[in-house]
Amino acid sequence: MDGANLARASTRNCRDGSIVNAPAAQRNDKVKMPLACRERFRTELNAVQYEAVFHDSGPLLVIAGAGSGKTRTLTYRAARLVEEGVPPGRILLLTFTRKAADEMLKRATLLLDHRCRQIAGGTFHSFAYRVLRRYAPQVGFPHRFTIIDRADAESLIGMLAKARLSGPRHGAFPRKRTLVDIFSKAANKDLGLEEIIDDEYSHFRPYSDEIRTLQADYVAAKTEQALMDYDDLLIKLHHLLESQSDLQQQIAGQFAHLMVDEYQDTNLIQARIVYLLAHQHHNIMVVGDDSQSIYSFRGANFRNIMDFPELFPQTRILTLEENYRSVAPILALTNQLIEQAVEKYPKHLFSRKAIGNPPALVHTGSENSQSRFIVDKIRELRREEVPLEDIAVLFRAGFHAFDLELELNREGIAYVKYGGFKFMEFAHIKDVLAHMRVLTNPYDRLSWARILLLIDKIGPKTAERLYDAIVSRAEGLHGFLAMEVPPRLEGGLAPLQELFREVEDADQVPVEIGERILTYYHPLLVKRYDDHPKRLLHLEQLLMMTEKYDRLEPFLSSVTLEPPSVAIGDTFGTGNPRKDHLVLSTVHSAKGLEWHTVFIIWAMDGRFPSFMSTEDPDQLDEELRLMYVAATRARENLFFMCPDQAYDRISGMILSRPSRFIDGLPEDVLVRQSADIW
DNA sequence: AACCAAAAGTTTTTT
DNA sequence: ACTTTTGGTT
Repeated sequence: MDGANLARASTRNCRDGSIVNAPAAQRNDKVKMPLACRERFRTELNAVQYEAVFHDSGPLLVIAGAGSGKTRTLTYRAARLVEEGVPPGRILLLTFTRKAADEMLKRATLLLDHRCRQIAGGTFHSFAYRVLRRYAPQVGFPHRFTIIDRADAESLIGMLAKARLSGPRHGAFPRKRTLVDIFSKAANKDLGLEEIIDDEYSHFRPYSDEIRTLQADYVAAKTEQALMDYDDLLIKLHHLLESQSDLQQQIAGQFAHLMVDEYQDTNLIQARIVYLLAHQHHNIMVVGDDSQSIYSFRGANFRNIMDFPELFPQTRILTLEENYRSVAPILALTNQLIEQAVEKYPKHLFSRKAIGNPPALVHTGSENSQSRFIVDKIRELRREEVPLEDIAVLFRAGFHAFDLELELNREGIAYVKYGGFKFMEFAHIKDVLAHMRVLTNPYDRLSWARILLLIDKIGPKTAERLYDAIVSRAEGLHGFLAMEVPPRLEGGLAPLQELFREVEDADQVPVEIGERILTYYHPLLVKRYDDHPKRLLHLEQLLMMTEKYDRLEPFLSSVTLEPPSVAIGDTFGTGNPRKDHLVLSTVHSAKGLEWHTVFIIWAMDGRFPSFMSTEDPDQLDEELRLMYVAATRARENLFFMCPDQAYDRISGMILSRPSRFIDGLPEDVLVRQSADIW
């Protein structure tokens, strides 16, 4: 019986018990969990999981190997705390993705009852947003600030760079994309620009003055326009907690228990936030696996998990080593895989599922024969009644799957792709969102620029003048509506003024506003993009997403904080996903999930590990952990796919060796196959 | 100053 | 292959 079934079975058990039927109000005083339910938990958890779930108070660190029931442990513990009388609203569960939080609360609810829905859960970023929306003025922001995503940050920096660095640019100045990377790293690691540039971008050292100026411009622009990027959410929250001890007491005091999932992927700021929230009561449980730390490019530091006991003295450490997911032959491989890591906590996972197929390394001819092999194998698995959604193809980078996607389309095999391009990054989506944004935050120059540049005869200069006119009146949207329009621009601007006049009334729901914006925007869409019918479908999808909201602002922030991932076909992450589909995913997006059969494509040296990382031992270690995460997703079958050769345009190199991480593994752990269909 | 066409440079991973 | 930058024309 797998984890999900166990959870379901125990739900029934607990529901039938008398505990659950007692009204919640009677149990506000702290009582010990009734023996019967406690015994039931004991049969459903292994010894170490049980220890963690019934750990009373004080700091707890759970090192949870892949597939060892990490989610289960957190879920049971949350349910147990609620059962023993901790008000659910006083439990804070921080996770890495919204999906993970929802899943855990759902499972806890099944395990116990609806009270678990009240547990405060979400990502660090969404938690920060919730706090800051209330206390933004304390950090110099208005209540209604706008959250910007990476693409927004890039265009803002692009605009600033253009204004600041006029004249011919001497070729090697960093692109805005790189500038965002640099600023973000500095923020997440709390280091100065110089250190980041010296460490990772030493070739830009001659420009460090200009870069620093731009960073200051960027910070100033965000403040002026009431914009916060992802990093700001964390930094401002941290600042708030650190500088105002009364607020810290108030916010931290709301939560009696703090639980953090995926602790290995937190960065320095997040670790400090955790400390500030928990250092008074020390009721802090963090769960993670140093071997699965795969976000250092984003400033995550897996040493956080190792330093945790120093931060919280008298931390109890528990290690989960029994793997419930994979058959023993797969575990034999993954154990040997992670053995190659230079730096790690020693642990050895074991499985009781002794019988199973050994993993295979499949050599194929061309890239297309790699795709064909997968299609054939999927047909075979379907004949064995393996559901399509229990099969996944994983890859290092989104574009690695292009050929496979073509082949799947040809063969009529339904699939969903996670990772890679994001719905929210489409230009037409951003266009429509910009119109919504200025309604909640009229100082958002970035969005104004986007809106105005869509209009005929308005270029960068005119847009800037118009924006200055709007802001200088300090009347927000009314400034724009009351503005006198030069005759030359009247044709273009009048319809926009008309639009905003109609939608500024407060009592319209987002979907009505959206429909009105779309009516205005559609002609511009048609003029701009020759594939407008497809894009219009996306926009209608966006309108459907607004239906759940009765105010614009929560819609805008949630769509930025939890962007839906693109699914092929007619479903985007938020809708109800079709059941019968193959899963294609980047390894990063596959974290925490599992499948009956897993294919890892392009397990080729230079692609995986990507050879941008082969120089630096730390980065190489991270690639190895990434391969480890990919391989540990499989329950029954694991295939590494390696085409004969591929040329890499950037380096001009011809790649032909299998990934260095698996090439040296002995035959009894990794079976070599050749699958040239031709 | 806006718009368009040709040329050049770039590529992970995500809240 | 795809965006971003450039140069020239209206």
